[in-house]
Amino acid sequence: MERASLYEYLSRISRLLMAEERSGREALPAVQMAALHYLNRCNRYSDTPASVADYLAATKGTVSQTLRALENKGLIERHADANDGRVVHLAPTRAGKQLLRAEIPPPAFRAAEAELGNDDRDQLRELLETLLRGMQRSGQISSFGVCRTCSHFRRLGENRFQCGLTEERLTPADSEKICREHAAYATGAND
Amino acid sequence: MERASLYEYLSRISRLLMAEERSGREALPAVQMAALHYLNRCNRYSDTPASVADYLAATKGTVSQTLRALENKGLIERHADANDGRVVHLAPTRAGKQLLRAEIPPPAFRAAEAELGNDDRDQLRELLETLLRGMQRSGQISSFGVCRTCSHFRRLGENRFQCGLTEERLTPADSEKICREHAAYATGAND
DNA sequence: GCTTTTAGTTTCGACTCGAAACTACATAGA
DNA sequence: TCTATGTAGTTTCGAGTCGAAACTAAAAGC
Repeated sequence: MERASLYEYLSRISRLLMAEERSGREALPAVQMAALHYLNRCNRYSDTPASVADYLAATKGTVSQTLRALENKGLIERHADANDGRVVHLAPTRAGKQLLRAEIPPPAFRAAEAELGNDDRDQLRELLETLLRGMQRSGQISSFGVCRTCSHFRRLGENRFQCGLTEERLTPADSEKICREHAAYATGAND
Repeated sequence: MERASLYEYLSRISRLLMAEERSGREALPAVQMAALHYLNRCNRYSDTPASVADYLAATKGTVSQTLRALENKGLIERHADANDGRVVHLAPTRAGKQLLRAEIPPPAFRAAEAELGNDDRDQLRELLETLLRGMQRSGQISSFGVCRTCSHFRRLGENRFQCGLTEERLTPADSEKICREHAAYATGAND
């Protein structure tokens, strides 16, 4: 009773997703969308070209070009770092954020997601997270998770958090952002 | 308790998957892999450039170039159609099939899939299929499913099948292939 | 027979991609 | 302090993706 493999479903969904992103009214190549979306979701230690490269699993050279394209379109801004003259911080402009709200996720995906019940949606999300963490572990890739799901995340009290790595205090808003230093909890499988 | 959205997990997994495909020993761009994989899985009515374009959600112009690249690498072959002088049939060469076996799915994905239990894997597959069908319905995209899951598929007896659309007899091997005329069963949602 | 449709290719310009060379700044060591 | 060595980021190159539009050739419709 073999129908199609997990791999086939995922490749197919990802192709349809990419095609839809490109075809939107204010269309952007899928990589540019992904970079913009990341920059809108990451914390202040993870908004650099190097982080974007890591996140997108691309080289820094490739990412440099993608970021140039986004800047030329007025969708992101660059800011020099105060302490380190080499590093650049990136942030979506107002136009960039607006584009994200309008275009992501694309309509057919939104519709298909809505047709799934709440239970199925949650379950699918959980299974995909497991799969993703597995791939990251096997491929030696940084996990890039949301701060509050990190093993360094500490709860000091009501709405008072701290990062066990940098010892820094975190606001509730901080704790919802994506961090490049994110460490997944061990799952018993490997390591 | 918002962690990451379904969309985020899927984009992220698809980026990692594409990156891994490109980085393999006999690496190929992800689109070329997808085209080659499709041509190895489709039936004799679905092995044309037009079908590949439909399947990949790309234009025929784009696909024409991708197919040229695959042919130049000796991974696919072209055959003229006997009845219609316009149509071209495509098939993976021996080298093409061998490359598929070696490179697909990529190692980190294989590992992550293996870590999932059998139950989780089946469930994930089912949820992804539902999501995919939903996207195809909303986006007016052909479903491109495996023959035996088609609403035109008829069982005549033990190992004897027939296509209700072309009236043609089907072997068990035929029934496992991907068909561009595939029609999904209605699911009660839309139409 | 003539028009329209369909299958496929070609060309264009913007973009992706990795590799490698490069600039500029930071840091460690003698 | 001077000199590696390392790190952040950019540039350039060649192969490839991508859609749009122009194009060829064969079929189908009338």
